[in-house]
Amino acid sequence: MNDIPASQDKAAPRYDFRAAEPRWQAAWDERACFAVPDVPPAEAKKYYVLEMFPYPSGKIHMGHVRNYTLGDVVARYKRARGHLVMHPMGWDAFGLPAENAARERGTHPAKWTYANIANMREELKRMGLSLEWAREFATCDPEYYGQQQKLLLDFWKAGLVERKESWVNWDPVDGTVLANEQVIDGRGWRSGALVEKKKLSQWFLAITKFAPDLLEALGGLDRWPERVKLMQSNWIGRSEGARLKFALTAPVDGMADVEVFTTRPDTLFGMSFLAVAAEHPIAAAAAARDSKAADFVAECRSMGTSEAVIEQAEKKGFDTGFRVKHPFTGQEYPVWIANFVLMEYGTGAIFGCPAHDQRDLDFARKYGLSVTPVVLPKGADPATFAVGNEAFTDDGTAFNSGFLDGLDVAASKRRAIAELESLGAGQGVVNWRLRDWGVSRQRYWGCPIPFIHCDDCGVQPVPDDQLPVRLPDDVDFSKPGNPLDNHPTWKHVACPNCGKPARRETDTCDTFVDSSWYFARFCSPRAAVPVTKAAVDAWLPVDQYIGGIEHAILHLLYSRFFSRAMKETGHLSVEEPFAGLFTQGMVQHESYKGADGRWLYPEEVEFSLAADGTRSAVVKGGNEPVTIGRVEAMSKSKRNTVDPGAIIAKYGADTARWFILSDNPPDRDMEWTESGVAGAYRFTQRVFRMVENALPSLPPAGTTPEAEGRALRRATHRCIATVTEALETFAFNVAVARLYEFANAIEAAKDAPGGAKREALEMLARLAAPMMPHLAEEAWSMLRPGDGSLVAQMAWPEADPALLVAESVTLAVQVLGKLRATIEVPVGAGEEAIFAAAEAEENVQRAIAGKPIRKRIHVPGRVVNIVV
RNA sequence: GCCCGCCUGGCGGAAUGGUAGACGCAGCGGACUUAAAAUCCGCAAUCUGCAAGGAUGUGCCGGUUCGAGUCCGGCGGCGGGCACCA
Repeated sequence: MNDIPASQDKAAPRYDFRAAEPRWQAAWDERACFAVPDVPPAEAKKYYVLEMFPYPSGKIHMGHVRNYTLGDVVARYKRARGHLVMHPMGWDAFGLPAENAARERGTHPAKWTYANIANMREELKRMGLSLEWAREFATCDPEYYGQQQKLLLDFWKAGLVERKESWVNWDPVDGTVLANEQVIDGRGWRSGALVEKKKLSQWFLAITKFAPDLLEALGGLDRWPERVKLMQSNWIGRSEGARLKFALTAPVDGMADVEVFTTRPDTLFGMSFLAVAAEHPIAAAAAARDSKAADFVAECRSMGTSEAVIEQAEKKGFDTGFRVKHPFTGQEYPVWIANFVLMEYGTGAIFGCPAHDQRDLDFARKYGLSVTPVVLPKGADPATFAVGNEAFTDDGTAFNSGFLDGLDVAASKRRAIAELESLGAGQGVVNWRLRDWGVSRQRYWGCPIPFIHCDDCGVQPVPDDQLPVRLPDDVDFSKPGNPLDNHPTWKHVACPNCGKPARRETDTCDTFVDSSWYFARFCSPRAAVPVTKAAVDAWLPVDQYIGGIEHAILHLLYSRFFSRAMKETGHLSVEEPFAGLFTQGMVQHESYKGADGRWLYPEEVEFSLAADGTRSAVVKGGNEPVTIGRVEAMSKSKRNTVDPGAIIAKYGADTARWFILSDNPPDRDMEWTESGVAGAYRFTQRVFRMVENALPSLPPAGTTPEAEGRALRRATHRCIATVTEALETFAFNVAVARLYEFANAIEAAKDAPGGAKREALEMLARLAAPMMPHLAEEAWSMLRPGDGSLVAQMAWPEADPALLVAESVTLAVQVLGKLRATIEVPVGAGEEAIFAAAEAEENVQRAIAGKPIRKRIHVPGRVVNIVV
């Protein structure tokens, strides 16, 4: 199937989506179907549906189509269920790509961004989403980021904003801070220079103050996916352990000891070394004394700041020559610098027990350090137990461990901590993996952080009446470094406290800050304060939030922090921003490569099918062979993208929506296929034709369905029940399948009386409406001409329970768990009668083969199992 | 490397521990047509058998159960995240 024939076969009715879709979109607009007040009436059942807002890259992609279709189904369904539904849309508009565009094409980030927004808004409007566009904003609007600055100042007053030093990726050639994605194999993406770690003084939000609450409150999020909660829980990373000090045998630069954190104080007797991070003061001291140590520290520094890179790097170390004393035995151990010890976690120093930690073991084997097992697996012989290349990390019994011998791991930990405490060498502590949130970015296209640096008065907040701190329009991207810092005048400002010349903060916010409270701003998007209390109290929390699984940790955790911080500063009453969360899978497509290995767009490729079923492909209009590659996430670099704009223009929004919902469960990755879209298109035409063809034979609207139409009516009401259940559980692909079945059933019921048929067709339109809203309106308007009602404003249909009860059921009959027959029995048949019927089956007799029956199992409505 | 998922026909998938493969896509056969498209009817997990039927089958290995796609343990493959991409 290639193109949709526009005008063939005049005799067959054809649904003209090109005319119908804009017409129904206009009808919804005119009646303001999707508008809600900032403060809903007290009796209203509010429901806030939100999809993660898009980054305005220029065009919508299939991931957006999927995300917003899913949200729209929920919004339309909940509206029909009588809720007052808020469903807004906006733009996550700050970020790196706008600056890249400015550098590459000389377009100003604002101009580029707003042009992209204008284009994407039109594309989204063509999807027929039930959005309330009056609430739209972009995070780069000064009205938005100005309110964000107010929030930051409130957070600052509440002690939630701090300045600390932290490490960044530094490109020494470009003189810029690099994002992790801009570091490729340890080098800057533009300059190719080896990246260094550099320490900068930066702004932080004190998310760690909420760590215990962020963890505990996960338990109350009963409409969040378990895996997301688990990932957040692991990220926050509460662990119980001990902090303890190892005394240096001789002081180093005034340091008398090295403090480590461990979750395994029970393995202290198995220690073989102590290791510190390359950023640790001990490492600095070693580097100052020994050029080889300095080289090693420099090597670690060139690894960048990404944890993934650090942990995957080959484990390397350097023996500083310093030595520490064991707190229990007084024995001495070497102090190493190790590239796998993270300065940000614990104290930046560990003690190594190779027998019971895999990384320590790898390290010890590499450098020939001792490996002493101190936890004995159950049933192992202490005389012969040895650790090979696999550390033993399970529970067991302490041995080789002095006063800990004989204890299990948990008891041994407690005993070791007690001993450390009584010696004054350490104490039991709770440690968190979660770090404070560094929000400083040395970039132009972000929300300016509203502080002023004065040499006399220190850091001063920008006074409220000087907000928003606007980005300057005239910026120069040709010089290296932060354009705000380079700007000739922008940063020069009088100190608000003493009036002397001072400097504006030139760091801007991490864009995650922008997206951490937009859900609240939507409730009163034009307010002259960050949020109006009445609006957020009425609408929050978001009842259903929908977005990609890639945001499972950072964005969602930051938003949860923000709502807590906004509560503490009096802006919100809720702690949790999102009561319900649904995470969708990615949209994927086959990828294609030409003979020379270049990536090809799907529309450049022509396919053919061989007799044996193998597909092959050539470049369109020629015979250059094409390699059909893997199905993988759509990406520009692999050119395996499909432009939703083109699909909607060709097939219509309903087709695109229907296909994207039908293909697979929404939380799984889906594959976009052209043939699947064509199938969805055929179904839209089929529904239209069914209604069109039936119209002459239908009785007037409101006719009571006839008793003799019972079979079709049962199908109708079963469809209402099953589609409703599927929509409630996000099983949209199942809802689609039920509607296909129902359409098949209607067509099969050719002889059904008119009233039953009318009911069936009306329900088909109404049940499909959340998924293909335009066609539903079109069909409804044909079935109810002159009625003037919109499906978008109608209540959801209710199934008649009397039509749902079955009269008989089919039971599977198994012998020894293997299916041998099926029997049809009346509902409520007695168990003895059922067994008799089952055993009467010829096939069942053959399987029993005269053996004595040991047991009969009957699961009503399901199965009979005969055990012989 | 660490954390978290996923894996069912040619393909996407369905299936409260109870008839595996609903529904769709692709395919095949037929009707209609001068022909094609569109549409309609039918077939279809694999192997075996004329058929009735039988055997096998939900990534792999093992376990629990009358019964496992589903629960448990181990392994493999693929994907998401790892704090400056959004």
